[in-house]
Amino acid sequence: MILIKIINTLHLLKRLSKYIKKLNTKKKTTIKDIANVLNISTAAVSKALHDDSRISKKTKKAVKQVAKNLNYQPNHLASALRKGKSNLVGVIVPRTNSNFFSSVIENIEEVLNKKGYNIIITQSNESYKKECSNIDTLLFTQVDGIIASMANETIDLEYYEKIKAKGIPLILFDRGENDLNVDYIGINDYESSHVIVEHLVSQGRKRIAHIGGYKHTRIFNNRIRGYVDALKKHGLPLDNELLLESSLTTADGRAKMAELLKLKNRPDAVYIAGDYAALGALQLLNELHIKVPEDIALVGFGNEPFTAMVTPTITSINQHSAEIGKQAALTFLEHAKKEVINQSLNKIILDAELIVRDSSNLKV
Amino acid sequence: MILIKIINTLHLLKRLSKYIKKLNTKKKTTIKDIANVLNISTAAVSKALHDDSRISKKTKKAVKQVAKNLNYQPNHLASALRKGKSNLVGVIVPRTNSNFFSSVIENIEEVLNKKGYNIIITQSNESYKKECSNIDTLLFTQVDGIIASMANETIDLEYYEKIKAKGIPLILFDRGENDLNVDYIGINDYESSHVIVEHLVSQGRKRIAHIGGYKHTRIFNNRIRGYVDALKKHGLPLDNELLLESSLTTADGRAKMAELLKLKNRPDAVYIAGDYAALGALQLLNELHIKVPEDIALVGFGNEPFTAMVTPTITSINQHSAEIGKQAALTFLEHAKKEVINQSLNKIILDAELIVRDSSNLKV
DNA sequence: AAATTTTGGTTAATCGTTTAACCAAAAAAT
DNA sequence: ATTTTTTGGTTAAACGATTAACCAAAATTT
Repeated sequence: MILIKIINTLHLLKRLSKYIKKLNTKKKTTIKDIANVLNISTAAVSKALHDDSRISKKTKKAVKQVAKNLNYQPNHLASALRKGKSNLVGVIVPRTNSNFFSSVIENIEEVLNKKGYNIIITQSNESYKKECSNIDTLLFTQVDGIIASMANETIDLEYYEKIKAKGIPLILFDRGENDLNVDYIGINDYESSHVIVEHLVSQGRKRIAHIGGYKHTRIFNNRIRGYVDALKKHGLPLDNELLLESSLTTADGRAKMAELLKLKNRPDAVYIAGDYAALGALQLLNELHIKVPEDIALVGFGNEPFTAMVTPTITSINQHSAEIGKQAALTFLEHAKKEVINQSLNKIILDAELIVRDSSNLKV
Repeated sequence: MILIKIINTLHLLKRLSKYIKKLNTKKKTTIKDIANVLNISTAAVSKALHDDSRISKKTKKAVKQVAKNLNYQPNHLASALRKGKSNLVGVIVPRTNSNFFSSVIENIEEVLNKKGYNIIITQSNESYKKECSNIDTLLFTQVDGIIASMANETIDLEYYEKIKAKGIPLILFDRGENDLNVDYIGINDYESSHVIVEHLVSQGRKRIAHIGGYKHTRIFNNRIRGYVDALKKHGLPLDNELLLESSLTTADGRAKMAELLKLKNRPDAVYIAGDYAALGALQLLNELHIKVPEDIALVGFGNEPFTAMVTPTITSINQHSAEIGKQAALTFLEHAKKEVINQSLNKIILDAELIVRDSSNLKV
């Protein structure tokens, strides 16, 4: 009995060594190699590796042992081709070097990796053209789903419709579009504006300006609407001079602030729909020795880390990037579970949080 | 003649419409569908789509037309499986939300996309464990190559050897290891320290401290060596109290600066091997109303955008992220061209550039 | 002891593309 | 008019894993 075991082991060793030699020639190990070593079919190997009930424990153990020895790594392409899914999820963001997006991505990855998915990250750099090419790339790579935040430039939705037409789950976050009728995760922009205006009013401000994003982008439109309605609510008049549309870059924030300073009747507070633009505005104010918040109070949006680094620190809105990432990933997983993909407008709206800092806080 | 053409066209239309119906049922078009419509073999279709010389112009045109009408998109998995390459390149970075890494990535992507490659970005979050799992993931996804910058924690190189063993090109940038014997792209860290020390000496500083990164990481080790040698060169004594090792996070930068301030004989300049740590140090100095640069001059490393945003702005080293990304991508392409992968230590070292800002510049 | 069920596999087709090897018909060369 | 070359394809076998359908032997039931 023991002798047989030893002989068997020796036999196995011999076969193994032959294959290990092959390994060194750099050809990757396949289930066929494992099958050959053990003199069983590739089907048995495949089943053993997936713990199929129709394979004996002994065989499973042997298969796994040999797989380890031969340093076997499953060929993802082959199984993906056969199963019709790639276990890859595409992510499109305007850019990765903003803290908001990189945090969203990190959390998407964390949730999806646990479920065996990998993500492919692409950047649109706020360009519609680049975004289209990203979509093509992702579809070409046979991703199982796409999680995206739209570029500033994007107005035409044709390319996104293409994703839907392919029957691939599409989930939008932050920068979305109602018209696409797909899942969306974001914060309550309309409400955020209210919170900001309320805060400024409580600080005694009477002439509150708003440097907003492009009106055609929903989130920025909501922030503008919120601003307008909040003014009304607090009995403040709406002055069109005080409502500007911007690309929200640092440079444009500076430029739009300069415009506001040219007015005969300057604002005493400025709410800017993006932190980078708020930074530009602050830099100009600092250079001109206009006191913040005493002369003009400043509020940004996004809670980028630098808002806590500059002087004075900038009041901003925390967008709950981690939660947005998680929810986006979970929403995708919901779709992935279902056989039929039934896309519909299903919004998850998170409450935003105002982080009050020096740029708007008069320490009385 | 014309009649025949019309009849042919009608015939084609009929076949097409049948397939367009099939399209709506969401099954993806394959070359088989195109072959059926035109009554030719799939091989001919494949060749036509790749502009093979053995296919007539007429057929090529027809194939391309039908492909367009059926909204054909090649199945990347199938071709990758057959050709034994995925046209995917894996990128591993400590994190994406630093401007340096996101810029490197952007440039890698730009170069590789043009050559038909896509990239998969993964983050290690400075953790060795996460880095290993990232490598597994990428190998599993059958990437054609890996471009990586190592996590702070990484000392053991076993996992990277695994990549080499697989015969997949590995290119390191910024954070590399000589022992791995693979291509490396980075800046001249040793020389950068010299430039910094020289600058501080020219500003009249006599006691220059250095908050460095972990000594086991090559780049940080080089910066330390450069610092030590540059002091010697300028006839300044090396005081061990002034040389600290740090994780270079914002919090640790602050902590290490606090240590330096406790010294009986304080430094009059501090060179910090990372911008985030320099920021932490600056925040502490500002809070304690220690004047920068009058009392203590500060120099960071990396030229992160916020160095130009804070007060005072921080002098730093520009690492040429764009160029590093491009060179890394080009190096990969070199390997991809060759049949046999012959990895060897092949360094591309770029000259770094000192950006002088307020934190070290006494305007006399 | 014969019939049935369970165990532990095997066989062969399949996913969509590529490609080596082959071939018939047309064109060119001798 | 025959041979050679070129043109424009076709056939069939991969790539590696999965899975539906099948089956022999062993175990269990009747």
